[in-house]
Amino acid sequence: MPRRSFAEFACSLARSLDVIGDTWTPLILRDVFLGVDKFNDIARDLGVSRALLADRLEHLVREGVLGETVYHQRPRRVRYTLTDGGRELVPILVALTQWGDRWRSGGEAPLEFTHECGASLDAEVACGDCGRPLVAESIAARPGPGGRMAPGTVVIAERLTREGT
Amino acid sequence: MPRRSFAEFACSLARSLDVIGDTWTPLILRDVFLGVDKFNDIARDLGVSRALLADRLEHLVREGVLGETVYHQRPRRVRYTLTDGGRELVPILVALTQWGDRWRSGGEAPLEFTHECGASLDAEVACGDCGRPLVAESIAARPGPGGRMAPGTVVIAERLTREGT
DNA sequence: CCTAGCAAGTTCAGATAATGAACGCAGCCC
DNA sequence: GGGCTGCGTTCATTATCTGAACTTGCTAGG
Repeated sequence: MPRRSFAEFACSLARSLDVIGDTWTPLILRDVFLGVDKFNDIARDLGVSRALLADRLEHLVREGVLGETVYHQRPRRVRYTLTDGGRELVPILVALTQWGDRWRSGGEAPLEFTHECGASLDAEVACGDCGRPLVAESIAARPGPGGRMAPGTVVIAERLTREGT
Repeated sequence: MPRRSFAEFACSLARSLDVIGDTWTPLILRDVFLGVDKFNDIARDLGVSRALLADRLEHLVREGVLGETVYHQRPRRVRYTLTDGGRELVPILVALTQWGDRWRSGGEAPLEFTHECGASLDAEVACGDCGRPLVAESIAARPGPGGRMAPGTVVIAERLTREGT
């Protein structure tokens, strides 16, 4: 649970960060994706405090990123699963992992991924339209339909609006 | 600064999160990318506490994600810029923003991006080899050259090794 | 029946980090 | 000189994280 809610921010990045914007949450999601989906297993895998894990799992379920599969009633025992929304986060987490491979692990990947096409996976963010890999220089921003002046984008909104006129 | 350093984790995701794994850092990087690159501007834009911002900026510079361009000596005044490593994070942040557009903002993007190809940008994570968009189901994991048994991947390492044999 | 063990939390005291407001400080503008 | 700008720093308060122990409901073994 982030220290502050970004719900009122007119910014989808902030809203995403409300869900996965902390140190442990992405690791929890990765674990669930890799099949480490039970409370004790995740706690042991990550070495995270149980209180925090319980808190985060509840948050992720409430936010619709994780779902629960009951495998034992009374006492209720649950496997955590990725929802559709959660599954859409996986490629982003893989891309972030590979950024870490390149810039933090000296190119030596602790974990390698393979794609169903058979290749050792190199995840890249591409333009859905022209298909070319995205680089920062090729991207521009402008206010969208959901945009408005609100905390989190005060200065940005000013500038983009000014530039647009 | 996360509550705990993940440096000893044999996991590039954890190492990435050591750099950008908190609530404010990705927003700071987005601001710098969008040209909001001075201390006061970022502080005002995000409404973040100045102590935290100073801390994070220093951290990001130390980690090589941001650089400084001195625009005034004595007193030293600086614009923050993205390094090569930092620029490679931008597409990932855009992808995360658009995940938020889809799942948190009801499809109404507060901020829209355009690609140099002319299209309204739809950032997707694709396989660098076959070019198809990545979905969670098409990805498998196996231990890589940098892998070892260490905190953060205890259970995962066990399982992947067992499966591999 | 008794004891041990397991899985998934919960509780709690102490440590750490975040917040918001005020302060410092160097130079610039008039 | 006096006020302003820009970038921090300091500080008290509040919120969050940690690690260890505890709880609860059930199952397995003897």
